[in-house]
Amino acid sequence: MDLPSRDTSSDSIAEDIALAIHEHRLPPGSKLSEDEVGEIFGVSRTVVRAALQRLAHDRLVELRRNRGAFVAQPSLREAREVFEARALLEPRTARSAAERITEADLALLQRHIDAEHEALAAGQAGRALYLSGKFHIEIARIADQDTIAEFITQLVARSSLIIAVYWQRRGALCERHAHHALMRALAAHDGALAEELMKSHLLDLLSSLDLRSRTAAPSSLREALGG
Amino acid sequence: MDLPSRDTSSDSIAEDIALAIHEHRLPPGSKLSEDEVGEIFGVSRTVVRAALQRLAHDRLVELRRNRGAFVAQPSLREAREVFEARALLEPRTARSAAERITEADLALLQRHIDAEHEALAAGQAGRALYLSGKFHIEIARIADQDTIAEFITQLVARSSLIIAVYWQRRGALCERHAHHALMRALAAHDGALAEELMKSHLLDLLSSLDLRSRTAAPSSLREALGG
DNA sequence: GAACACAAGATTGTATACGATTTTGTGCCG
DNA sequence: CGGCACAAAATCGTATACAATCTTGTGTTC
Repeated sequence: MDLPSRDTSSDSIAEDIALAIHEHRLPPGSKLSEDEVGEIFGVSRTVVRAALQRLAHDRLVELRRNRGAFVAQPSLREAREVFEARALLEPRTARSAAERITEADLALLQRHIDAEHEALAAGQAGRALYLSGKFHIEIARIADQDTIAEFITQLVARSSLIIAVYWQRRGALCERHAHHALMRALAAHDGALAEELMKSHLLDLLSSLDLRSRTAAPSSLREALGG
Repeated sequence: MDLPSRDTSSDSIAEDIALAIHEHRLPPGSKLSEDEVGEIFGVSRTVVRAALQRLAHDRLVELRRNRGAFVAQPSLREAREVFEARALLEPRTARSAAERITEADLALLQRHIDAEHEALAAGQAGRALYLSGKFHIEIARIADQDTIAEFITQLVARSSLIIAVYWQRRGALCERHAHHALMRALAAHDGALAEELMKSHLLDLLSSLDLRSRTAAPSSLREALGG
């Protein structure tokens, strides 16, 4: 049933939780009780704690001493900073990717985009968002930069949380064209264009968020009273 | 004996070990037995494991299943990638810092440089290296970019490991002039110059490493047989 | 009726115990 | 004498138990 040589169970659980957060099945602020999580996955609190600590290190969950673990609620400042970090890392990485990309890579990227469209068509917005993030990570992998890819992985996951908190419903699928145009630039080995497209794509993403006001960190209390 | 309201003990232990690695008191490849570390710090393996997992996440130690924790030995590839990541993050961050820096920040940076020189004069090369890294992190803090500062913190720590493995003894203190020149650019609020200086400083650092040959990852075996 | 004090409940922090896996030492066999 | 097999030791992986801390409910007092 399991894959042949799986990582430690805590890694597996951390990934499961991270995926749920990424796909917005676990909204920001959700409590992750150690007992509860342990019961769900059939393991003891020891391994759950390891998983939660890893997620806390990635800033996906917040650990409050003697209070428990909660899905993180990125602050306005953090939201800005995450996209500023991405703006430093991703455009130049896209340029490198364009210079190194192979036919196999292009095919893989195309499958990614197709899967994203399918998920969107099936109404699985969360999954589409997850795949959209994977697209960015894949570019870093194509650029053959594991270290940067890891940072981007982390930033993409945090971006997903930021979107969960600050997304202002409006034109939703500017994504489609952006990713498609980016892929064409990559296919043409046009590094300069790829860099420029990635840069503006990230700016578009940022500007589609509602980063005004909301003075304090949106506590779950605020969410509850908002309705 | 303890500080008033310390973090969890595992955080404190992780920092202690990270500092030891940073200052080259713990060479790459060192084994970090859970029992041994626990005895040294007077805690159980539970908290030691948490500390080691955090360090593993930062890539300072490598966790091998059923084998134990070892101080990481960065590969050639990782060495290159770390400095490429720094090259993407730090120059632009230095520019931002130059635009925002205050008198208080400048005084703090000056104290950093002074402490670095003192350590060097006192023959504490490891401590000087640590302070030199702090200088880079401080610049990110001045740029008011916590998220990027965190990444740089991680990259600086890994750089310290890389230096431990790949440093070729030669002119050692190009650092002094580089950091001083950088500080002058910051003081003059000359963002473009600061960016350029940081860029070439990182290139200098990289070129002072011996990244040739050593085909495989340098196992501790090789070290042992080298003498 | 409101505010405070205290106690019961729940949840996390840490230690210890046991099982699984790897390493290493020893002895037999070719 | 070299190589393999097996057993003992060491070390990590996980579960469980207890202590510390926080939350929350209740009763008393003003």
